[in-house]
Amino acid sequence: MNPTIGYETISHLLARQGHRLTGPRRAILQALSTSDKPLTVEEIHARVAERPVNRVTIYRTVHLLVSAGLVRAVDTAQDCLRYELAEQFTGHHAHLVCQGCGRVEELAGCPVPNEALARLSRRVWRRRHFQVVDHELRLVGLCSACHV
Amino acid sequence: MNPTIGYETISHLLARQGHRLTGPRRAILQALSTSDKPLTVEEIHARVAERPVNRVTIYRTVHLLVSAGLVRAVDTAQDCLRYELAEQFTGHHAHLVCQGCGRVEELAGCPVPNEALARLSRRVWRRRHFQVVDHELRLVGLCSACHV
DNA sequence: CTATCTGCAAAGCGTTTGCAGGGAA
DNA sequence: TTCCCTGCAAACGCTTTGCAGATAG
Repeated sequence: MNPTIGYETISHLLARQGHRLTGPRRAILQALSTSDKPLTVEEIHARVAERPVNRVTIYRTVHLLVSAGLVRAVDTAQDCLRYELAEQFTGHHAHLVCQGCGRVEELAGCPVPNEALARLSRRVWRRRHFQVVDHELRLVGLCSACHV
Repeated sequence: MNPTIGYETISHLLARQGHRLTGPRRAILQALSTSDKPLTVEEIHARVAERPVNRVTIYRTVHLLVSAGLVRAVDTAQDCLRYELAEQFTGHHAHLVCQGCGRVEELAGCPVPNEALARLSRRVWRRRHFQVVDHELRLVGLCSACHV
């Protein structure tokens, strides 16, 4: 969490794909990199309020970053999607999702053993020709505020 | 998958909460219970086409069933939610989500060891006062159709 | 008979698109 | 100087809500 991002690296990653590192994009990446939880477009908008960025630009930017592999979309059965830096920057982690308020937090560590996952992936490939490339674990429950 | 649902049981479960088992609700439950994957509202609508049910009624019904604990919402970073019978009817399972077409399939079996999960849950409770009540595992990848 | 449920129409809201001006390389 | 990017306005599509008639228990 809270990884220090090298803008140079990201700039190169974007440039390599024919994209530019602009002010709004820098600000959006900054917002995502300093958050300890996935953010909605609305939350990103609030965090770049100092130099406002149009919501449309935020939508377009997160899409760009997702397809560039720098950002990942996290869906949480809420009304809107959330975005976080790709695991290459944050490391592999699970999510805590509160049933009460919808709050989403990161959780370092994953209880899925690599070996068991590999075995399951092989089985899925053999039986269904589905190629597993990633996995996401979500722990659903009640956060401290929503807990009785 | 494809569990045989006792409508009597479901009727009682609904009645206990002051709800009624009507034709549309029966049809929607039938659609969900005979599917081997979570369905969108649109897909449910198509599967009850014999005796059409208004989309609004489907939305209201799945909400009712979710809050009654009979159905679970599955979010897949797609444009809309999917619904499946609660695990009390289908058993615990993971999901295969195709990055290419968004297709979602059920996968019996879960590579998360109970003990590791319990340990992690205790840790999360101690450190963050987040009470874990459920977990969802998603294997993301490419289905046979989208695979190169 | 009464409270619940359904369908229709319309509104709500997150997200996407078209287009013209502005900015990075 | 050339694309690419941004903002504005409007469209889009999924979902929700208000209301009156229909129905389960």
